[in-house]
Amino acid sequence: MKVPAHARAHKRQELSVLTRHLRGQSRKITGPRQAILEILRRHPHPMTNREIFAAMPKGRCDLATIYRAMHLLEEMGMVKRFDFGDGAARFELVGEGDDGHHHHLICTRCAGVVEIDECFLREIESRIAARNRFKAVTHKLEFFGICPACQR
Amino acid sequence: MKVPAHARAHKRQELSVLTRHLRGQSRKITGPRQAILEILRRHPHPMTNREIFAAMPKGRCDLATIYRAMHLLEEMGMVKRFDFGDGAARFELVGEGDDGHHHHLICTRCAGVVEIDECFLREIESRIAARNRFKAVTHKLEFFGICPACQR
DNA sequence: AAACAACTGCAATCGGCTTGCAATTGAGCG
DNA sequence: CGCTCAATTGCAAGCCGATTGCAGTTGTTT
Repeated sequence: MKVPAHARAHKRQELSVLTRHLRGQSRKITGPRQAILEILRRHPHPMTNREIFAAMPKGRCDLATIYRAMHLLEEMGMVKRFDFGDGAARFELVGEGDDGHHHHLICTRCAGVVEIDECFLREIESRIAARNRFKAVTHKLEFFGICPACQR
Repeated sequence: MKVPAHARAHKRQELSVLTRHLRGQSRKITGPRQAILEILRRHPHPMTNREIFAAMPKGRCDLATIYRAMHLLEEMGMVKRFDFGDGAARFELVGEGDDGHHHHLICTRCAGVVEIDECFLREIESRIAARNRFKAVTHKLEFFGICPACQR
């Protein structure tokens, strides 16, 4: 499964970005937070907190710390939360200037993930907003299917 | 928030449908199952198991029974599962001949639900399937926003 | 009416996630 | 550089949706 464009493009200076953003809010640049970003940077697809925890050099930090860090990073817009419907949140690094909005195609057999870079719903979104007089309409969309390997 | 077309159209003879379907699999037509369908029929929007439980005449059955029943009804295609991203599954009755596929517009303030009858993604779905050589591609899509009432 | 599989209630349990609290640590400052 | 204090962390307890093992109950079939 290929690495998507947005992964290639943006994932360089998370640390400096982190530093800048955190400093601006009098928050601290800590080991766990750096480690999490480092792990996410190396990983092409959304990860659960548990996966991040497992990827961390031998219990370098507590699982609760990861949960807390992900909330923080999400608030700061450095990370995007995805929901694959299996009850565990997944997170992906967001490149600078990118809003991180995209979708996934998930194999229901092996749980492999393909990123779908385009989003086709922007226009439909505003149509729906107008028609129902809603404001600030967003959407969550994921595709599911059976990947080539699992078809055999 | 209006009652959507598919709700008006199909929710009549669930009991006979239930009977037929269950008989075909040597399963039983029990009080709890009838009660659940009755409740879903009266309710225009997807319900959580807890809500179904609460709507049931004074602890008429156990919560675990509802969880089990919903799995069964889902397998039988009589009920459709939705995920609004708040960690609780929701279920909606599926009309006969209908596959129950549609989407929702959910208010992030008051949790009100509007059904979106159309689905715009069938074509995109097959494009994505072809492009990635996936089979049996489906999708989950929900819209979120702020409803008229909550905007004031 | 009997017989048996399906079903239910109950209680224990699981997994994701959150939280209170005491101990630790990073950042600004003298 | 070392001090100070708020931010952060680890730990353990706990919450909530959901699942499960088991013993007792019930629907269906004959």
